[in-house]
Amino acid sequence: MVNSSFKALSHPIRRQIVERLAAGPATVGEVTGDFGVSKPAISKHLKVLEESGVVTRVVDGRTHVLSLRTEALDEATEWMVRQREIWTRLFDVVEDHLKEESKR
Amino acid sequence: MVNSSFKALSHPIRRQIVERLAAGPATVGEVTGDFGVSKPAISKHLKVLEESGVVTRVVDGRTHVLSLRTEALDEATEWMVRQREIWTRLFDVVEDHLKEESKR
DNA sequence: GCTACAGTTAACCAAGTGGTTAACAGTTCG
DNA sequence: CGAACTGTTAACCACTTGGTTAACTGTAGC
Repeated sequence: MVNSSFKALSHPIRRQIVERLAAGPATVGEVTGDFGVSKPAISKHLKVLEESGVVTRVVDGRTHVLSLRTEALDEATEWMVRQREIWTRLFDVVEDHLKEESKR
Repeated sequence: MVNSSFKALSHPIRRQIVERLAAGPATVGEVTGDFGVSKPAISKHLKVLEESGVVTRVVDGRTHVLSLRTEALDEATEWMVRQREIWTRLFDVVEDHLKEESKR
């Protein structure tokens, strides 16, 4: 959903996790990195990312391997691109209108 | 900033306001519409959108005219497109690798 | 079997968010 | 001037968020 993806991406740590995963799948320990934050905190962030569909998880033995689900990012991107298009179209129309106006 | 734009867009009412503004500038009363929410609530949402740079405001007499600042949306869009590109590039590499593997 | 390791769950807390109503500030207009 | 209108600010409240530490679950490996 557009709704939850934006929410998921609204926290800097979660965006950094996404950034890490954009470079390839990683375990929880690997994405934990050095945010200066405890393991349970990361665990919660991952839950948010997973529930919003931005990240998927495959349990492998005692490690969990995380991957990015680009489709979720795509939905959010599409929403923004669409808004931007509507707006710039209008902007062009207004600009044209102003040009016509100044001719007279 | 990427930071605050995502946060600003993380609330459904604020996204609907953006959607309304993508169809052209509007006064506070016009964007208030029928969200089933009070005027002060909208006022707060507008403040968030304005502070994050997504929306600008021009006071005209007793009405305030709101406009979309597409640049803010662009920044956020670019971030997501970038992550998506990194990821799909990796995905292709992995796929190629698997193909090579299966040949043998 | 026992210890170390990877990670989650539970219980708690401070701060932030999103909403309310009531009061206010400035503008328009008869 | 005074009433109506547009919008914000103030004070308050319930709920969520993001963090903590401590305890737990399950896997690996000696």
